Amino acid sequence: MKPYLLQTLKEIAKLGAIKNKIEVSSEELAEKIETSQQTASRYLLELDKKGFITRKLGIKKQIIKITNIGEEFLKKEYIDYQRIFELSDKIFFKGKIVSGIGEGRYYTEQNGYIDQFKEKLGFIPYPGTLNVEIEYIEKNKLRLLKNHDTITIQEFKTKNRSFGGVSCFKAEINGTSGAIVLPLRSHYSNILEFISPDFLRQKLDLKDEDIVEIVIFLN
Amino acid sequence: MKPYLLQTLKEIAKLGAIKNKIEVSSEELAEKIETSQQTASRYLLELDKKGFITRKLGIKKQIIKITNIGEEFLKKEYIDYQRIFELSDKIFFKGKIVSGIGEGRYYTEQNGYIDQFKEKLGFIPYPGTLNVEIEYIEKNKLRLLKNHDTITIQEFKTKNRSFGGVSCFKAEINGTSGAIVLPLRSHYSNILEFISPDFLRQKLDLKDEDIVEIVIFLN
DNA sequence: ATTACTAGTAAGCGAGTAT
DNA sequence: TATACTCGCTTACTAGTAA
Repeated sequence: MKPYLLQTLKEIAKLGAIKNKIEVSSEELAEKIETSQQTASRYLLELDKKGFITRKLGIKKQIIKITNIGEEFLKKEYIDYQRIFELSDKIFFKGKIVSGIGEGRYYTEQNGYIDQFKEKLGFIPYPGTLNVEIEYIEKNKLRLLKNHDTITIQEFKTKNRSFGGVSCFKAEINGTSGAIVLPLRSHYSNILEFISPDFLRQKLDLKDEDIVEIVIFLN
Repeated sequence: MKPYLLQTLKEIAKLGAIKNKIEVSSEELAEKIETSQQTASRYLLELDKKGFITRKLGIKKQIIKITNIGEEFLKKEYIDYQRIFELSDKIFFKGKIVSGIGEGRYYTEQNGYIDQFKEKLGFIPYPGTLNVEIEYIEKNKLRLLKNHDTITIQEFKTKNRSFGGVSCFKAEINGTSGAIVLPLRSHYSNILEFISPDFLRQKLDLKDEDIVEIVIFLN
């Protein structure tokens, strides 16, 4: 949706046009959005054509109501703002399922990790990690993790080699609980590794390239 | 603020740029807002020039943070959405103080009204009503009153004449409590009549033409 | 790599005005 | 009264490209 249409739709909503029909003239609306009568008229035509509002032209003014489609758009916008200002204990990501190189499985089968996962996260992960590729730009959100306490999995050694520490956050993927694991000593990558007691590819019917939503819980 | 700048600022905020500095390239941002790299670059320059963000150009990408001014703009926007979706038990008006023709005083001095005001609103109004002119278009919000229970002041008769019923809603003007009175049998006008135990023009230092905010409480 | 300038094109705007 | 069309003007857009 074009930004100016969204702003216009919001102004109409502020007048109560979600719950009630309202009566406006293009001139009055023009004043509200600080533009000309002609432009306001054009906006109303566009909003109507796109199905965001319904209109009935009277002799004077027009009777307008926001449609369900229009309301949905505004709600999405509202959720964006809620996430910006309120839900600062949650971070939302959209990402794409990708295949790792099987490393995840190797690590999640180490008893040194398993014992700590059980103790600190409360579950034994299904072997392997579900890798979710996020957009490069979204990595910025991971900075928010820095300000919060992490669940830290300590490094340990086996007779063959040593395993580094890992930092975890409780998380959900498409509504299913688990955790995100981040290597302690490395930069954030644009792959999020998700662990869970369940075999998620099966449980959630996920294939490579599928789009998923991840919520990371802080605290 | 131009709608497209606001939308851009919101996208930047969604990446966490209110709390943290974030690292973005104009190309990445362009993808987010579905435009070209050049346009994203221009938007960033505009946002910077207007003081909504600070930027530091690296060799790669740019480090961006939203300023207090930028945050305030987004918060205002957020409040708009809250009022649309959440605060459906409050209606907000901006209006302008105007002088009536002294009618308000005559009515508010009738014992038939006074007794009921005291009983149903809990106060005896200072003689007279404070008249607030709202924009014509804002009258639409008054429709929302229809869906809610009103405090009804019954009609009554004196030996000389009869006085019509009035519908009231608890309200605040610039934070001071009182009530809005609406004649029962008439169309909504674009003048809101506010009553209060206090002499509001003095208490709030109001003169004609002053802009005030009124909140009407439903329920 | 990335930013942002230039310049040509497209989209948006609003005065005038028909309806 | 209104709405909304035309049309000349302005703003916004992006391909190309310099820095």
